Amino acid sequence: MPTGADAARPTMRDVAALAGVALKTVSRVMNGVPSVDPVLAARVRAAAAELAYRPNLAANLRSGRTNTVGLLLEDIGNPFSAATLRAIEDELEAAGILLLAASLDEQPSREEELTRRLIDRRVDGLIVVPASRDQRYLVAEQLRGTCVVFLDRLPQPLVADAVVSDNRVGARRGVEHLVRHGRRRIAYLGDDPAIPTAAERFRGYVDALAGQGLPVDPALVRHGLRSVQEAHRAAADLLAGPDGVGVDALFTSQNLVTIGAVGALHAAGRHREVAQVGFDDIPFAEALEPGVTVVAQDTRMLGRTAAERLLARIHGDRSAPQVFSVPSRLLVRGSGELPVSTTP
Amino acid sequence: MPTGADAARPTMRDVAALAGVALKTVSRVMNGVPSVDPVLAARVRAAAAELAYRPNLAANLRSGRTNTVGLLLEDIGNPFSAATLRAIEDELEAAGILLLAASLDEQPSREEELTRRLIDRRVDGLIVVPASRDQRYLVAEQLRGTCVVFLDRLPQPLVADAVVSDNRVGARRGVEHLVRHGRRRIAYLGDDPAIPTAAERFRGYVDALAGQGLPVDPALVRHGLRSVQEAHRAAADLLAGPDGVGVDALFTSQNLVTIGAVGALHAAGRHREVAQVGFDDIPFAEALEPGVTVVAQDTRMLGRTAAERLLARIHGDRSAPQVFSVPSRLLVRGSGELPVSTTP
DNA sequence: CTGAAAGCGCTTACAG
DNA sequence: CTGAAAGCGCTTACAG
Repeated sequence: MPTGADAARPTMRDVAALAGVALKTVSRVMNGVPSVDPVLAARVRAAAAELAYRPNLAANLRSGRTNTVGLLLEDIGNPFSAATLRAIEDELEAAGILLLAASLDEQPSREEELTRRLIDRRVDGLIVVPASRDQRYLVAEQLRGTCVVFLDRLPQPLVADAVVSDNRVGARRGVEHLVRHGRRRIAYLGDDPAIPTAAERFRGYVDALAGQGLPVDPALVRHGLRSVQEAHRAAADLLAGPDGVGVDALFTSQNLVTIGAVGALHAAGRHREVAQVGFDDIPFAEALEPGVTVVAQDTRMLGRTAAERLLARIHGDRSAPQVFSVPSRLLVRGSGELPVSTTP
Repeated sequence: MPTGADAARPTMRDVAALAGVALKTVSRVMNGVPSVDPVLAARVRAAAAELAYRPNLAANLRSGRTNTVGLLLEDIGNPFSAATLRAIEDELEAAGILLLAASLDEQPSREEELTRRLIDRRVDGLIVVPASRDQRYLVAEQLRGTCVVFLDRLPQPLVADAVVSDNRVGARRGVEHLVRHGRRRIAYLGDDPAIPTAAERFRGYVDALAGQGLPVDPALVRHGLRSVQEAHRAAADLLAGPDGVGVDALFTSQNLVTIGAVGALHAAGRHREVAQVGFDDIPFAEALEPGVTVVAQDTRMLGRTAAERLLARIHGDRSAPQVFSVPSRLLVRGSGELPVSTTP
């Protein structure tokens, strides 16, 4: 006799036997095929209820579809990733698709590894925020019909759909906003420029300064900030710099960097004097004093667009791949519009 | 000729044919069975490489396992859910398990619906932050061996493993902290008390006041706050109350409520006068002025414990279900320790 | 309208 | 060490 508490899970075959019909009839009833004799259908339903039968969705090897989409994000625990995940979830919900999600933590090897694992599970498609700079490993899979949409960053030599924010234009707008409010010594604090979005935002910073006839002072540029702590230290360092450096504003090009810099400004007591505009919205930006002005990415739109695109591909759209640019928005909250002090 | 770009996905059968061996031999090689003749194994590997063969992990109907765990959270976009998801992901990573995650948005019907969908996909187990107050629909599934661990809230009439924070004790500690710093008119702002964790935290608030011989004034209690906006309004309302009410501190029992109340305190300019302690940590709590003192849930530990428990169950642990209480921690940052003004 | 057969891509169980 | 058979739980394709 069985030792476990496991009652066997009934199959269609068991339901068929109990109802006294063929397995195929059970299949028809479960799938709502209308042409089944109502009497038989009722018997099948009764039998299914009695056995508490549940179909095994994983057993449908022939359809080729799993109603699952794989989602590879930077870090599910980070607010930007979480918001994006949520937007994608909502969009795929209606299609009855569930999300298999994982974090890459900016590790290129994890990207390929997890992509393979997801494909081996035969997800219907993938949405990937790439961590590596080369997605060629996907070419063969694309030819086999695996649908992939890239999010937040462009795939590198690969041709595929991608949904990205207008990083360069948005960054430019943020920096121009600072200039318009009288700032001239605007520092740039950002992530590793090897990350394409970081590079684009830096270009936007340079564009803005160039457009206003302002020099790009290397002493005011800090790349490679990978955490709140590093950003805090870099900002503190800039603020403590020799008088000649005279930073009067910070442009922080990513959410963690913005958070670190806000902390440094407050710690130094200069948050009402040195202006700041960040790229990426941050939680709580409005509750701070001053509120943190940011160029916000439209995470809902990014997620929705990527999900829509992927669904279209899954449903057979074979049109040429496109890049979709989602506009960012400047959210004015105070830190970018501080009055310029007129001390000698 | 085929119209699509879809190159057929090769199967073990194709590899076997190309290598001139039986399908079973390919299976052995792919699974690393050591007893295969090295010459044959090499031939199989060459054939697999030539065809770019990838095993179909979804095809293993006989194992009964899918190496997938279902995760039902309140809202994946909310920082608490996201942090928990991340902790669970990290813990299951090593076991080669991927997460199928979805948000319930506190809708009881979604809980049962999504639970069924996940079970129909034969996930190896489920981690659920329940939205409903009755999990009896799971009894039959438990008997069939579906492993379920509840997180953050206890399952209701059901007996199952659960991992929860020490809500009542933690809330009590937070309120006692306010009393110890001279506060006497401490308001409670919280979520719907129908949510068990909210109810527990309210009990902790009552415990603390009772333990200090302080009355619970209904005029200072606001239940049912479901968003940042509602919390902001409720806090603003309390702060604007008649002088007799004289709130001197806020205990906010959930992250969104804390965020809303912080906003209201700042908006009213009373953030240096009215003390606050929140339950749940919030992003950026340290960057605010004053820093927000909170009773923080240990999301990493909550997630890890739930994942460990589930893995043990999946691996056959049949011991009696337990409730695991994860200690919360008081993080002192300023808002709870404001000096009491000595104005007449 | 109903059902027996073959098949999805693998594995388990069993011969050679 | 290797392989032909049967099976996992369903569906597709085809007869009746």
